[in-house]
Amino acid sequence: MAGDNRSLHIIHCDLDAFFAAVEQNDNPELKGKPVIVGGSAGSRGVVSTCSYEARKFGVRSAMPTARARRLCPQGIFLPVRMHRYLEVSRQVFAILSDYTPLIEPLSIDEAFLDISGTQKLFGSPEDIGREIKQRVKSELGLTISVGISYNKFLAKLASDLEKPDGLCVIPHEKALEMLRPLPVTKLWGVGEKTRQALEHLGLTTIGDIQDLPPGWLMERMGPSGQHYWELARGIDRRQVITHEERKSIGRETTFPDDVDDMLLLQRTINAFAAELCRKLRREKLYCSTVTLKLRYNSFKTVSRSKTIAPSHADMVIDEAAQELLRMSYSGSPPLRLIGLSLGKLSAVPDWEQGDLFAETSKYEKLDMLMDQICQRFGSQVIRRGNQLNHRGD
DNA sequence: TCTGGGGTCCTCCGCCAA
DNA sequence: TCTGTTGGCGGAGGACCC
Repeated sequence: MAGDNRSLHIIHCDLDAFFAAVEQNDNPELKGKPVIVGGSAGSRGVVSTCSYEARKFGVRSAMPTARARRLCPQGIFLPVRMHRYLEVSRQVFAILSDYTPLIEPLSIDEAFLDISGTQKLFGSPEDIGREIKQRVKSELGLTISVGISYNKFLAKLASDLEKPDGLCVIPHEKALEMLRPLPVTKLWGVGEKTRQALEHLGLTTIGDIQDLPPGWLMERMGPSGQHYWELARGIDRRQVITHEERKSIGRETTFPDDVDDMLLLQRTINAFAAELCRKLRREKLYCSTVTLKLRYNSFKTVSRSKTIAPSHADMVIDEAAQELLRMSYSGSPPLRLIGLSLGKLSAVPDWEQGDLFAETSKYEKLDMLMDQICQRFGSQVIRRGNQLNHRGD
């Protein structure tokens, strides 16, 4: 059984402080300095990534930018340049793909590799790890941490243990011993809430969980308890999955100042619907659920969703979203965030179901024509009438 | 301290039909 | 016809990840 394969065949690669490292590469004057990439200081953003120099001041990912600025006033705050990071990410993945076709991207800056059967070509797992690190450094000027083990959880844990620029191996015979002293938050899926729940049961380290009899944690926490117990004992049966279907797409924004202007909210939703539908059409996908997300100035967040006949037509999605907005928000209290997401994606619409698809096809030609114009001349040259503002632009 | 954006997955609840 | 059970589904919310 593949899940019982105890050979070191999984590599986890994780680029160190990726966004900040790209900025330092593109502008060598930033090297050795505290670079903080994220929402601009003073606004409501948070830190996306920061260089190791900034981490010395206590700056961390997901920290509000305003706090980062207080901790590190000399920090160099830069906006996120996602298109550039994507470009570099593609180059890194091109290097990884030289060693195995079995690559599972986890995010823009990390991936799992299954190197089963490639070792005759490239040497031991450590040889492969070292070569990847050396090539990423020499060809792209970036450091990457590599973890090697016999399953995904342990390979990911290994890459984290010796960051930055690490190369760490967790063999089967050492796994339990290496896991034992670590805090429970090192288990995949254990965040702050679960940590508290585990602490309530007297469990603070992975070793505490290892010592429990099988079934004890499941009785108290359900199936996820069993999952944590297995991870604590180094058991993870998940395979490296090279391609996963997208399940939803979404777009959301936090306003610089809280908003209660219905017209502005309607326009924002309308623009999101157009943008998301363009993506769906580009990927030849249809959606069946439309979800509106509202976050009030108190930070309380609500979502309202609606099932529709499969569609990727601007008019259909916008209409559903506007209806959700009308039903769930009357203008107070003010909103700090609004978002729209489209779920239950399918490649082929169910032609037999519902009359609404007739509506979709009616609008489809117009949408596709607009897509072509946008692609050729830019997204600003053509808009629907309901996307125009009062000033008539 | 004052909390982004883009996702996935899970749980719970109510409704409905068999 | 009424009642109870069960399972599927939609909707909402929350935890978690990078």
